[in-house]
This record gives sequence, C-alpha cells and structure tokens, in this order.
Amino acid sequence: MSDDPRSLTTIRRAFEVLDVLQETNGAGPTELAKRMDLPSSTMYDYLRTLHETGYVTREDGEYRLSPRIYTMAGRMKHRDRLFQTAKPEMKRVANDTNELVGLTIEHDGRGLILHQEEGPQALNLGTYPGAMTPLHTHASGKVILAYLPDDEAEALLRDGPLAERTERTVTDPDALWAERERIKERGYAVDWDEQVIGMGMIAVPILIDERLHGALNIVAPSGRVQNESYQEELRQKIEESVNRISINYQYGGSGTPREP
Amino acid sequence: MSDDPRSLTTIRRAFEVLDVLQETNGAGPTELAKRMDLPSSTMYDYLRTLHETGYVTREDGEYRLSPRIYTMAGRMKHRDRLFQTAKPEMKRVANDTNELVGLTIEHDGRGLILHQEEGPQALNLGTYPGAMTPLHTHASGKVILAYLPDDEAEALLRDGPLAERTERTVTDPDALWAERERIKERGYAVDWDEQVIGMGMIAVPILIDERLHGALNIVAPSGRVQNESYQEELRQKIEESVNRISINYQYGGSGTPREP
DNA sequence: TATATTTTCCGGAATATTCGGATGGTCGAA
DNA sequence: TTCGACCATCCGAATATTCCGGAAAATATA
Repeated sequence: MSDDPRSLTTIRRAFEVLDVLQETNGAGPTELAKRMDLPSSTMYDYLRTLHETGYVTREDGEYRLSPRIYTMAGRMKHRDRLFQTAKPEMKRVANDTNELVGLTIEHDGRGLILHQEEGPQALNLGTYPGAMTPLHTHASGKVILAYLPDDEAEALLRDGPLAERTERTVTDPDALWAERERIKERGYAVDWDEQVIGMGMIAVPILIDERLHGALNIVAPSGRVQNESYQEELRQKIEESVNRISINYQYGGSGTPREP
Repeated sequence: MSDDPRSLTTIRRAFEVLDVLQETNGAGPTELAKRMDLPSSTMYDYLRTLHETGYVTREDGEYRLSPRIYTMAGRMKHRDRLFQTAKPEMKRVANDTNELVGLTIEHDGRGLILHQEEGPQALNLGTYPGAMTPLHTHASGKVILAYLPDDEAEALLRDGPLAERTERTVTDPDALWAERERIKERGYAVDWDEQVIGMGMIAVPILIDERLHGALNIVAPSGRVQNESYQEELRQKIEESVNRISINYQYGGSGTPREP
C-alpha cells in the first residue's frame, strides 16, 4: 500500500478520503473507515481536519466534498489562457452550427474535456467539462495522439490493452498507429459510434508555435457526421475557428481577466 | 498558527500548499517554502507527495494544480440535482432573453455561482462559475439573505463590517434588514451598480419544499434593468423558470445521469 | 425505555514527519 | 569555458505527530 517510504502517508490518505467522498457522495466516519480499512477514530481525525481546511463540509453527521472545489476549479479555468481565447470562438461555432463544440486537452495520457459549448438545440450524451476518457476512443483523442511526440504516443498505445467502449471502438494499436499517419496528413480526425453509439465527432488539433495545446471538436449525431458534405462544412468551421484561436492566443490580451 | 492541537497539521499544511499554488499559479519548492515559512526540504516532501496523489503536476521544476481538479468539480456538478434540473431551463431563458442567466447558492455565508448560461450576445463582466461574492452586494445574495432563517441572516449582517464593492453597495445592516422584508413580500430582488458598475441583476429564490436551495438571476446592463417594463418581463421569465425547475426537481428523473 | 450503532473524545506508545546539511544540476556572468 | 549563486533533490537521525484502543456521548433502532 505505502510504496515510497519517503512520501507522507498522512497526505496520501487525506486525498484518498477525498476520492472516497467523491464516490460515496457523502458519508460518516465509520463507513469511510471501513472502506479505507482504518480505525474510525483515526478517520474522525482526518475528517475533522479536512473540515477545518474548508474542502469538506459536515452536515447532519455526514461529511461531503465542499463546493469550495468549484471555486478552485473555476479560478483555474478562468485563468487558463487557452480556455479564455477558445471560449468565444466555441460559442460562435456552437450557435452557428447548433451542435456541441468541445475543447479537449491531454492530461496524464487521457483526454480531458476542458470546455464545452452547446448550441441551443445541441444534443449532449452525458459528456461534461472535466470528464476524462481514453484517447483512442474518439476523434479528439486521436488527433491528440497524432500530434503527440512519437515516443509518447507509442507508449500510450502499446502500454496495456486499450479499452473498448462500443463495438466500433478501435482497440488495435497497429490500426491506431496507421490512423495516426493519416490524421497528420489530413490535419483532422473523424469518428462515429466509437465512444458512444449514435455520437460522432470531427476534431482538429490546436497547434500554437508548433506545440500541441489540445483539440477542438464538434459533436453531432453519427448520421449527420457520416454525411460527407456536412462533415466537410463542420470541418471547415472548426479549422477556421482554430486559426482565430491560435492568433488570439499569441497576440491577444493579458490572458488573466479580472477577478470578481 | 496551529489552533487545535488535535487537528492533523500535515493535512492542514498540504491544503495550504494547494491554496498557495492557486495564487502563485505554479512555483518551485523554495518559493513555496518561503511563503509558508518552512524549510524547502520539508516543502519538497509535501510537493512530492501531492504530486503522487495526482492533484499537483510537476513540469520543468514547477509544481502547479493539476487539471484533475476539473474532473473532481465536473463530477460533483454533473451529479448535482439542482444543477441538472436548472441547466436546461437556464439555457432556455438565456437564449430567449439574450442575457446572462445565473444560479447562485449559499456556501459558508457567501454566494457561490453554481452555474451560468450566456445568451449568444450576453455580456459577462468577469463573473464565472465557482466565483464567490459577499451576499449583500447583489440581488441574488439579497434574495438568499431574505429566505435564510432570521438568525443566520442576522449573524451574517451583524458580524463585522460589510464589504463595499462600488459606491452604490449597501453596507448598512439596518438598511439591508429592511430590504430583506421587502424582498420577502415581493418575492424577488433587483439591484444595479451595487456589485459592478454597469451591471444589474434580477433574482428570485428557488424554494423547494419550503427550503431555500439557491437563487436564479438574470444579469443585464444597469440601464436595461432600470427600465421598469423590461425588468418586469425578465422577472416573469425567471419566476416561470423557477416554477418549472421546482417541479422537475421534485418529480424529475433519477438525478444522477450516466457517467461517460 | 432499553439496546445497538455511530460519532466524538482522550492519553500514551509508536512511528512518520521534520529539518539541517550534503549533493548534484542549472543558469548566467565574466 | 570557468566560476559562483541558486535551486531541486536526497538523506539520516531526533522528536513532535500521528495513530489506535478504549471510554463517553450522542443518535438511531427496537
């Protein structure tokens, strides 16, 4: 359990408590103690301290994650230059196309949805900002894989079996490696039904100064994405959008908007 | 510094590190050690462990908060029943009015923006989900103060001096207490230029089962909010919206949508 | 009311944290 | 390039902290 004898177990456990609180959606000391296999008196000490920090709330004997997490995440996002420059563009495209527009970044070998903008009638099949998914299961992730350095991409594809989300998910490393080349040639990626049945996606890389910052994508029902001319239309729109994002990212304002 | 000798200092410090990382937006052990007045070797132990947990990233010698925070906040929000029921309604109103629609909850005596939906051309003066503000500085907060139990509201108003955000901010506890009565009679609150010059707000309480769950508000330029008939129009729209939210909250679906 | 269960509190033993100091790496100036 | 300053990282030993069993209080259950 305790791998490195030099790391502070108290901290590791405290964050494990946070993780468990996330899963249980609130619990008392005894339940948490059982889950983590600790005496409940010890768990009590942890909870009491976490409560003191303000990251955990206590209401009628139940401890849960505090909305302070929202504040932390909100501030981070608000200060994120990529998000700030991408957001107005994403809104534009979302309203223009009436689809779901997403901004995905790579974190820890997986895809993380940094932001989403939904057109008024856009469909949203349960994805949300903050959600993490395996890179190989959708167009955005494949674009990221394509523009990641060869060794990193290789490591991600060859390391262990790749999750299968639907029967259309591509889980063969060689096939994915080949697709990687095609994506780099064309400059974009498309998929449908590979992550969620009924959902398709067109994605382009956000390259600024040769460096990959993430991927911009449009999500639409699979049927629409398979329509060649519509697909082409959407592709153009996000490509133009990425161009504007790229310019504004480099030459735009301060990047750190005012705090309220 | 360490008030309660029974709380775990290691945990308190670890979270203080998170707070400092938030402010500094990334730093090395030495800088953080200075800020927290600890030896940098100790700080190193903390950072190393925080990195292990995945809540802090290390890139070229700089430690910063990890995007994992987004995941935590995103999941919490995604599971929040109030958010889930309010969101589609907020979108509707935002697109209908072309203004900024907000959902504010009370946390720790302050107002926390749980969610925002912006109409295509809505103005947004730097507020963002997760941001916290003093309750007495805007309509949403005043609505919350009005429907909070008397003793809690009193404690918040009488405890220490009230922050002044603009020259129009009401900072007199008696005036605020009086306004509280008026709000309860009318069932809504309005303000302009009290939090930010040029910004006005109309807010109504979200009462479900007699319990206050938060406030729904529309933000618009002060000029438009002062226009009586427009104000009335917006008020009606959010009141209707809250009615629908209230119904869907009670009788709606599971409340916990699928995880991706 | 009685009983079971859970939360909270406490003291002392065990041990995980802590800190000074050593090491190796990086950057910039000369 | 060499030198010096600064910083991240590593290590071992002293000791302040955590940790746990068990008691008390509070709450739920019967």
